[in-house]
Amino acid sequence: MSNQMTIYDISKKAGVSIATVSRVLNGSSNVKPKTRKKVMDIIDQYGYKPNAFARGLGLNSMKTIGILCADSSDLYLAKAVYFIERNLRENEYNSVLCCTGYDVENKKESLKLLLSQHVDSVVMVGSNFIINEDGGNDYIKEAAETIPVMLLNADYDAPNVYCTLCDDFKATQDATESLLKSGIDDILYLYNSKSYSGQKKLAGYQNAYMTMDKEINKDLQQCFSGSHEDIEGVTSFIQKLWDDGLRFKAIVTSEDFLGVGAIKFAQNNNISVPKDLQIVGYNDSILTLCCEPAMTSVNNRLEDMCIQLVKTLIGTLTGSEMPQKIIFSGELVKRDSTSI
Amino acid sequence: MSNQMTIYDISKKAGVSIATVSRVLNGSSNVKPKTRKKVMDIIDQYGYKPNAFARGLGLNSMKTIGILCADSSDLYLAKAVYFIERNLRENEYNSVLCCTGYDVENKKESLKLLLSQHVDSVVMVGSNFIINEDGGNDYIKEAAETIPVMLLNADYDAPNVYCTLCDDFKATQDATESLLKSGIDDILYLYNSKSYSGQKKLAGYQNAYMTMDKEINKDLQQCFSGSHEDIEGVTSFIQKLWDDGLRFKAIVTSEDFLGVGAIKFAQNNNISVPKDLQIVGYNDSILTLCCEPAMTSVNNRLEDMCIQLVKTLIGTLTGSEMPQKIIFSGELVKRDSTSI
DNA sequence: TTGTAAGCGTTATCAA
DNA sequence: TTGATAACGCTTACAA
Repeated sequence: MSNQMTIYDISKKAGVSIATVSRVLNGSSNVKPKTRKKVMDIIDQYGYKPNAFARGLGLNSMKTIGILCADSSDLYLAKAVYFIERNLRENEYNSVLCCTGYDVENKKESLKLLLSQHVDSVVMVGSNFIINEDGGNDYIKEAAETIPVMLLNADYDAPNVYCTLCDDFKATQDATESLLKSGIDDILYLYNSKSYSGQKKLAGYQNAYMTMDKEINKDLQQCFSGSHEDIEGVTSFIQKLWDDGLRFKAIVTSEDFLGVGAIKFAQNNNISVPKDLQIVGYNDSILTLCCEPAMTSVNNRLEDMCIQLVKTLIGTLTGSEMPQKIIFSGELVKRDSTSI
Repeated sequence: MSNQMTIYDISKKAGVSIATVSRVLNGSSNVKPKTRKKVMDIIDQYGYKPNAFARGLGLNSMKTIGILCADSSDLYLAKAVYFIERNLRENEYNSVLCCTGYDVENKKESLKLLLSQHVDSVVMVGSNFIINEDGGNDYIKEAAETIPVMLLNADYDAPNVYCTLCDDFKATQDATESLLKSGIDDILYLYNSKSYSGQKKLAGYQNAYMTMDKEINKDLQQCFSGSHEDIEGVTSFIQKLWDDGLRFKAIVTSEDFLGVGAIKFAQNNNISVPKDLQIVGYNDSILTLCCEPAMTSVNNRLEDMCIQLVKTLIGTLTGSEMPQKIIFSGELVKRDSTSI
């Protein structure tokens, strides 16, 4: 029966008005302790829960956050969604998940959908929500006129938009530089995304060469455009480069699965890792532990980022002034695929 | 401005009553085409969207499904959540994600929470929501008195509870039997969960021995209780068994990460896979492609299950009579960690 | 400190 | 085919 109870029923049983019940429910201070107890007792006794829709209508909020994510089956994005949901839940917010795929129109459509649901905020997981076109990100700016927009791993400067990210530029630069310093000049950079974060990583790779004053070979920057599950595709992609005569002593990648593909390539060609080929992944996912040898990878502090993102979000929602951009540093986790 | 528009505004501009606008909005047939057009034009012109909360209050539904999942950062569960969300979205349902962790009380609490939000249905992802105790599943039965409850990969018989699952028993039995038939008698069975599906797999392993009329060695059934990310833990777990004198010619596992740990174990001990040790994983995840050699694994048709689950759910919600249990068959995907 | 009553923006039931 | 109007169950001025 508890489900069907309304605030009227409770008020009647407690012998008070619905306003008083509402005050008790919302922790208003203007209630006599005695009255509060009386009402609470009835509420507990009947297990009464206020109707969420009615409350939503009154408050214009159901304490719900929209989580936009291109593909939550992706190892990395799935973890992000998980951490964000957990932290939101701890703060008594619900999460509406919305997987958009990588199509731009779909992303915009999905954001609109969430807005029409009156979510309290939207968090966009992954830098692929940033569009590299003139006005391409207006859809974000517009959304931010209504509710705070949180970006994970993306950088976009607009009012009411908050960014939490990892310094992918520096992390990639550092990894590349370490290799260069160890005397390896021909490093293949393998990436699969031209998103904001993807560009930063690439720039980090390039900048390492600049900093070390070494010449860069454009052919050593290669983009794999297959799926994030297609490790075999990665392997044959590299094989093709190799067969075409491209040579390299190390491979730095933008994602772990690319690194795994690289390791497989080495095995197929009896190239010894790390002796003759060093390989660096990115994300420090479980994949680094599956391959042989275990793979060096960049930990970009996903959990820390997610915790911080939710902190910032809750702060914003409760009216505190929050920093618009928070940047974490990545960390190279050294395993057996490198000797740096 | 479109956000602030109400049905009253539209009705005024269109020169009709709100009832008519509502009818147009809900596709009622009793509207003169001319009137409908007039109203639609205004709606389009102002980009009016009815307020979701008010609608929820009126209809007692916001077209939202609760997705319960112990840990959506788990490779397998993440995929399930992804597929389910996509299919629900295609049917114009929203998904509220709720990661409960593995604590039973928490699960019950989370379910209650979703019920109090008046979700239209709840889908429980993974068989760990089934409690092996007397009355342990009453919380599910109770929920099902209010809304349909969908179970993925679990079997529980109660009114308004719908199960979609894979025949894990048979899949494990088949894999084990293949090995037995090839002349291997000592097969280590490595598992990490005593959930419903976990038990089925174990029973399948045992049944293979029965069927083949071979004696079973209890020591060859081992439960690893670490995290699903702790591949190194798995490796040392097996190492310990080995050091204690346990011997086996094959390892059948209940999850891919266990299989990967097994492969690592073999490498560490210079045991040749599959020649001297055959290894079978479960779930056919990306992990099977990361290890060396690539791992044979059971594909339990997760995507098909999810598609079917949502179909059943939508059917139920629209008043069709739906089957309470749908069972898919797993399929052994042979790779290089076995020679069967 | 408490109660009355007016919203909130829909849907749905009646009449007309 | 339409229009009034009463729910829906809450929050929140405003009064008392």
